[in-house]
Parts: sequence; C-alpha cells; structure tokens
Amino acid sequence: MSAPKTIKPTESELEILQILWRKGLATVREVHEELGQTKDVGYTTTLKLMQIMNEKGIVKRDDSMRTHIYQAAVNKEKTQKHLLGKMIDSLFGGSPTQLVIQALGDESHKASREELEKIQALLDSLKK
Amino acid sequence: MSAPKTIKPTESELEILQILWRKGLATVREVHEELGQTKDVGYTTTLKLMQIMNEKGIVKRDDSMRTHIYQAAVNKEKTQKHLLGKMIDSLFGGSPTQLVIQALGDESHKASREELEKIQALLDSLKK
DNA sequence: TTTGTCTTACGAAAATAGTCGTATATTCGG
DNA sequence: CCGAATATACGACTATTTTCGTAAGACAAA
Repeated sequence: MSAPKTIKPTESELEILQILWRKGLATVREVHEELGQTKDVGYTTTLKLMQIMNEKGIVKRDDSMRTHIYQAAVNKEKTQKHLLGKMIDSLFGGSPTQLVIQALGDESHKASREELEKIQALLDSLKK
Repeated sequence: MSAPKTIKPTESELEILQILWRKGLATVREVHEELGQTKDVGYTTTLKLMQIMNEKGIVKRDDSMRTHIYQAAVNKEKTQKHLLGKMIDSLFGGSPTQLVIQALGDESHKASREELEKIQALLDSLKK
C-alpha cells in the first residue's frame, strides 16, 4: 500500500513512528522492547498496531523473511509540520507566533544558548 | 465538578474550548452556531459534548436559568502549554527548538513582520 | 523427532469518541 | 389558553482506537 494522503497517526502510532524514525529499520520485537520502557502492553498489541500501520501505508515492511523488518513510510519532517499546523489552527487560532512564544517560554523544555542562536539565524532570514 | 488533573481534551472538545476562550461566556446555541461555520453536526451533538465536558470539569456552567451559560474551566495558556509540551516530547524528541523552527518555517502560517518582532523581543530576553 | 520459543495472522473484546433521536419541560407570541 | 419554537436530559448507536487471546507455522537445541 502507498503513502496515505492524510497524515493522521494516532497516539500509539506516533510512538511507534518515533522509534522507527530513530532506528530506521526495526523488527516488531525491537520496537516493542523500546515501547516497553515507557508503556506496558503485550507483544501482540504492538504487532497488531504495526500491521495496521502497514495497511494504512504509514510504515512499510520487508516480509521476505520470517521476521519482518519495518520502517517508516511517512516523512518525519512532513509529519511534524502537518501535525504542528493542525495544532496551530486548533489551539493557537492560526497564529504560529503564539505557539512559538509558548514553546520558548516553556520552563520544562529550556532552549540552550546554541539553540537560541539557531532560532536567531532563522529569524534573521525571515526578516529579510 | 472541579478542574481535571490531567488536561486532555479531545479534538471536538478543543474546538469548543477555543470558542469559549474567545467568548468568555456562551450558551450551547451560540457555541453550536460558531461550530456550524466549519462543521456540520446536530445541535444535540454539541449539547451532549458540552454536557460531558461539564462532567469532566473542562467547562463550568450556570444552570440557574433555563438556558445554561457555559464557560471554560481550564486555563487557555495552561492548556496550550500542556499540549505543546506533550507534542515536544512525542514529536520533537524533547527539543522545543526543533518545534519552533518547524513552526516558523511553515509556509501556510506565515508570521507577519510585527509578529517576528515580538518573537525577536522574547528571544532577546531569553538570551540575557 | 520432539519440545520449547518465537514469529505472524486474525478475530474479537474493551475503551474512547462522536453522533443523533426522542422525551420532556419552558417560554413566548397570538 | 394553545401551539410553535427552543431548552436540557438521556439513552443508544456508530466509528475508531487499543487491547489481547489463540492458533498455526518456523526454527533451533537436545
């Protein structure tokens, strides 16, 4: 199945995508073990989820071997951008500025000096 | 019922919250009419949703009159911050900078010169 | 080969979200 | 006073998401 037109992974699917984006290729077992560090669900639950994601076209898999190898089929940046856009619309009245302000002001996710410079650079280029 | 410990409004609830945050006080009819501009659902659907939100403590209502008056019971900024934090964790590996960069680069939600200045000001104060 | 482990497939229960029909009560215009 | 319009309550149905039990095949070690 090909990539979906509407990117709308569920909560659980997002967790799995995160892992796949990071690892590139992974088996169900590997994904499940990473999930296990934060959640506690059965192996077949993870398996089923990944099978469904495969049907939806969110992931691809190589099933030429007994143990299938999965990878993400949706682009990380595209997905981020898409979900971010939805959040901007649904939570910040369409204003990315408000979102940026909240994000930068978030005490529990402090930005480092270096990161601030990165943002500054982007800001400079936008101002031109 | 009091404010919920875990802020986790659903999609639909968020749409309603948006309206309540903007209007302050509103009847079901008013909320429903605003919703009607973008969605198309029955009046009782909106009513039910708001009743459930009331039970959950997401909204409060004055039911001393026949037509109840609703208002948000969760703080807008708190809710934004909370959901944003979740997104930073679940989608941007805990880095608000990545999120900010994506948000500022979003073509469909362009920031105005004025907004850019606002961000600049915040950035300046963070750099100190 | 036999046994235990690991794998996928599959169906269906459980949980959550969203929808609306209908009943009943209140209000208001005439 | 009567009927139309409008309000809430509530149950139930649908859809989606998450969960897991069970079966059956593959594999490896003894």
